[in-house]
Amino acid sequence: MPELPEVETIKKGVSPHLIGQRILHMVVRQPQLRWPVPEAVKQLKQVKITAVQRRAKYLLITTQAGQRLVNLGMSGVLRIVPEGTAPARHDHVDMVLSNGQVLRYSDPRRFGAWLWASTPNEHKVLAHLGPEPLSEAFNGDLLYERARQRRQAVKTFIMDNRIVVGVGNIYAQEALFMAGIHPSRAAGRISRARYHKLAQAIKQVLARAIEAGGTTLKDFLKADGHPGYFQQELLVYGRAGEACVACGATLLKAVHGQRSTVYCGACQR
DNA sequence: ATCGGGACCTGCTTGC
DNA sequence: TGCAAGCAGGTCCCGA
Repeated sequence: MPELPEVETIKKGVSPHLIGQRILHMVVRQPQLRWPVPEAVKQLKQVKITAVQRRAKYLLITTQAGQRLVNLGMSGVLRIVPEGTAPARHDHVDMVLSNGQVLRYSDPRRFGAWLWASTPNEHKVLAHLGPEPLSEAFNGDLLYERARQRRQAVKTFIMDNRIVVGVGNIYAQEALFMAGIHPSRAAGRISRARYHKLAQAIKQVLARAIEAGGTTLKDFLKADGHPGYFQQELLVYGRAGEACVACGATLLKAVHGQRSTVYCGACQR
């Protein structure tokens, strides 16, 4: 998916078009997403949008009648288009707004989801999430404490939403490289000092990517249709076989939790 | 409790 | 040129 910086960029892009508007009605062309689109999402109409927020990689659209949760999965995109714009093949959901615009959801792989919480912020998928990576609640001490006795690879550890949210496959690789930590190292065998470095790297790479408007990957575009510019700053992601920017060694490839990982065998221990 | 793996789905790239 | 295999940003759920 869009990772956290992309979702944050999308939130910033779409929220000015949504807040204060009424939802006239919904158009659901393809209800079979990751889960079937709930009836409450399909049928709600004539309600005012009061807030647009992000929690982890969920976009939360709150109305007087309840809250929609949108997750973009691997290939989901949200755009603002004028009402009447012809839908393309994978344009599955439209939220038609009172200002003549449409929030349009497109998702070729359909790994994303539209969910419904009658009480805002109380959906099951939000219940067990760890802290936001850019908040003060997330730091090296938290990583160190939560890693005690754990033998899983540190890469899958930091990608676990119960530990910290919003660290996806791209930025996990980038942060581990920046911190000089080998992605396969057991989470429980990393010092507190190194976890401080890792937490700082996670914050730094995510903050920088948000500033740049996200990473442009294939079909990712911001809500206004313009690409993000972080891709040109990626140090290891997608660069297996190329030279390490720090030491010149050939970057290696591995697999963790069925996701590919690129790292430097010399810089990362 | 922790973990690794399977599942969901389409489209693009790679290699024979 | 054609076709099959491999790979892609996520994350819930299951069994060991």
